[in-house]
Amino acid sequence: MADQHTSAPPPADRALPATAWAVLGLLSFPGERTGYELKKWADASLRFFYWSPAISQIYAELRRLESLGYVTSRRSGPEEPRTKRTYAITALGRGALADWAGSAQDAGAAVLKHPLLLRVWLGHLTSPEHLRALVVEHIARTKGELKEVMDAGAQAEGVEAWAHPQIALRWSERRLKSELELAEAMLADLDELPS
Amino acid sequence: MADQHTSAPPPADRALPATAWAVLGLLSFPGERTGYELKKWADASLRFFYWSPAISQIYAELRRLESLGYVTSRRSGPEEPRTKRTYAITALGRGALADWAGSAQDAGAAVLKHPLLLRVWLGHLTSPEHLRALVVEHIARTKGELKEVMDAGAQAEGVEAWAHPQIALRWSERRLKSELELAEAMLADLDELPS
DNA sequence: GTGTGCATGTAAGTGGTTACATGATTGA
DNA sequence: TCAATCATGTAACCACTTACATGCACAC
Repeated sequence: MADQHTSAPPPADRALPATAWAVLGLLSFPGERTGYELKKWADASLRFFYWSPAISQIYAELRRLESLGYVTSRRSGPEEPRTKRTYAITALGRGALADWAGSAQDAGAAVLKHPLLLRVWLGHLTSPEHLRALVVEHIARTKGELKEVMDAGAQAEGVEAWAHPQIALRWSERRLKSELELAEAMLADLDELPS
Repeated sequence: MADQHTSAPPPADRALPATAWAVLGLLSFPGERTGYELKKWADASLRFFYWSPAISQIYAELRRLESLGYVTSRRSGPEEPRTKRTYAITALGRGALADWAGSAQDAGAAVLKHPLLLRVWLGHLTSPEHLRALVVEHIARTKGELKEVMDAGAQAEGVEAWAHPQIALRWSERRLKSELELAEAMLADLDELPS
């Protein structure tokens, strides 16, 4: 436990959580942006295949990233009047992110937490009508999300820097369409259940 | 802060997390089981559409559930020699679980955390070959999971108490099949990318 | 007699959320 | 002038994981 206070922290003592890389990734596309903008971005795209951290989490992540030298920030530029802080990725950050992206030979298992399925799984405790209603509600929500994804995809159209994000969005679009089919099939299964 | 030690705690001061209901749900099917068995169960079914808590978490959840009177436990029955603790759901617990299952008119949005998609999204930072390899790896893993789901589904076959869990497994099976298609389609998209 | 599975639990720590607090800017 | 949006941040809390510790039973 000697030397508790090193002025320059060792490059990376502990591995960063995926969230940190996701936030840094958001900054790896051309342009600078504020934490607030990052949150909206995450809501509009990341969310569909990874998840959107709380805004407070994004700010915390940005501070950590800055302390590692992976991003820099500047307060309210000459033109802009507001008290806002704009972040940009550094060369070091880009390098670290590229290392992370290229390192693993296995991205890791996907985590799915589907509350609707949890209810269906416990279906013996409630009425068939209620279960049906939940599935129907889920279908409606999914249709809404599908619309959002398609809008996001349209915005990325043609911009070459967005090529990969667009593939992710296309995947999400197909995924949501399949989610609808899955829900319909489950509705049919539910109907075939003996009362 | 008067009366810190009420012998019978008020039914539920704070809402329980979904995990608690999932664990209680595991006990809502006929039979008693140990924490260890619960974990294996969760790994074999819950995991495919919700997720499997760490074993230590399951033990913690069981203690909480017991303190609420939702489950009871007994140590090593007359026959069984080992130091194990077997849990069973109580009428109170079953009631609370049924309330939870029947209460919401909306199960809540599904959360998907797909590390592979995160890498693809950041594809501009790595090589097309590496990206392809990750997708291929994911396909292999998914095939393995599909096999597991089908095995689990086969075990539930015909048992009437498992009707709903089986629907959840059937959903999972279809979902994994669609996951494979999605991955293949993404592979095709990746190939069409200009270098 | 040794490793694997069964079985339970503690301690420490991280990741993340919600609620709260603050204030400037924009447009109806 | 009032509400919504932009913008940042703190504090408290909780959910959950990892690592560790322990020990029995059984098969090879």
